[in-house]
Amino acid sequence: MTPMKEDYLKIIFELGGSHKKVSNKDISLGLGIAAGSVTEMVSKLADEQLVVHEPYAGISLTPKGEKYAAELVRKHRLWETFLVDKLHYNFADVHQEAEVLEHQTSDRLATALDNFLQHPKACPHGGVIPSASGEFPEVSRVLLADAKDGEKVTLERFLDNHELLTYLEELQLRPGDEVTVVRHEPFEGPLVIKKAGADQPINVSYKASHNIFIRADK
Amino acid sequence: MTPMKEDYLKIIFELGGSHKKVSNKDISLGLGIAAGSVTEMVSKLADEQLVVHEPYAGISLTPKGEKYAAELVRKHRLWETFLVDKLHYNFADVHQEAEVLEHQTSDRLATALDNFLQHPKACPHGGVIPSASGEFPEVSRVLLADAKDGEKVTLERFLDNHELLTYLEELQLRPGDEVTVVRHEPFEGPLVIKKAGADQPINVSYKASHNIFIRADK
DNA sequence: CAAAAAAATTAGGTTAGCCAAAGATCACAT
DNA sequence: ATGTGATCTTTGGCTAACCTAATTTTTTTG
Ligand SMILES: [Mn+2]
Ligand SMILES: [Mn+2]
Ligand SMILES: [Mn+2]
Ligand SMILES: [Mn+2]
Repeated sequence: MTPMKEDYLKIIFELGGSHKKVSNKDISLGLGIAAGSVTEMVSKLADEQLVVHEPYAGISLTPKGEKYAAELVRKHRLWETFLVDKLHYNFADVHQEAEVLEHQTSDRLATALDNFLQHPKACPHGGVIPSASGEFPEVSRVLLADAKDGEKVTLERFLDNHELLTYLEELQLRPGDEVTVVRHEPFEGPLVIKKAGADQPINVSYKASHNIFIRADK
Repeated sequence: MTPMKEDYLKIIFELGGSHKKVSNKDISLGLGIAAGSVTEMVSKLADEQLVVHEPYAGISLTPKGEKYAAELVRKHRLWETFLVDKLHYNFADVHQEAEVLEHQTSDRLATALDNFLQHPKACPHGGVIPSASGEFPEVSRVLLADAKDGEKVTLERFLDNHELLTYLEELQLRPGDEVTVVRHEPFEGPLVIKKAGADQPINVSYKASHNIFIRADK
């Protein structure tokens, strides 16, 4: 298994390949690789029983491919956690480093890292860390953008994009923060929220509010 | 710069390419790559001004190549130190992991690791860790095998070979240990030494004694 | 010093991935 | 139901590394 094949599996996983068909185009866009190259690689992954490919219909992970992808996500997120917790990286900068380290991480190393970090549940952006055996719980797919005015919610996960994370770091927002939605300004204006305990409201851009997943507080 | 090119530079460095010419054969043996392939890669490295190659005469590093190689050795040894000190690997097992991690280590990551480890001077096998700018001090080239009977010496560095290191771990020998040479048994028999403070002598195989470098105690 | 052995280089061929462009298929709006 | 644009696959070609085998150069040895 090569690093590139691993990245294909991982993006298929991230695009929902465990429960639905993923398009060639989305993979092509996600990896920045020409569509023709994607078709070629996908057919190799299909030969290895890691994905199922119905030409012109879409691509999904086999159980084997899903397990492999989840283990990669685990390694990726363990590294991100290490970099933030131990090496004091800021959380916008860890993705790039983890993106390459993940491919050079033996199962033994992953286990040792997990112990060292005391079994973290989630990465710095709130992404759940799959178990060593490749299991992962369901995650929220509710967007902050879709919360109602007045609702009190917990920020669960930020999409792993450098610009977004830099922006959120400036706004001093973190996964786990409890916030109250004040109002949605019209015409794709910002979402105004208030952090629990704070007096100043925070403007979250329309676009950012569509890249943050939340959990409704009980 | 690809991982393979990096490994070429590193082995040339380790074979003495900073101060002498290295043979095609030694590189071929060291990397387990066919001699013809070595010639081909060396000529690419020469194009990039990283090595000087005189056909049929040998290969040596340019200042630029030496700096690059030293930075790789630094990254390699920082990882080895991390694995032993923080993740509790035994010192025979770290080389393999470091061999791949070294190629995915940004300068920023190396600096962060170095801080986290509190600026270690040497790796777990006693190899000096070059500075961030690629400087490295002279190292001992005196073999334990060449110490005189009765001499008191410090074990400085073990060659990084899994079998050797496993063997030395069993003998409970570590870089930094002070030992007295008792006698050289004839016909390639073991070297008998005694650790400072211990009563039992230790037999070190003839072969092992040729893979350990020492510093004479003052 | 010449023949044999060893080492290095050159030549020809393979594989993994990538791309651009051409051709096939699909989806949807008239 | 058909035409058009979007998407997907196929084709042909490229580069980086690797290999084996043949050839050339250097070194060693009788
Ligand atoms: Mn990430
Ligand atoms: Mn990756
Ligand atoms: Mn090593
Ligand atoms: Mn390496």
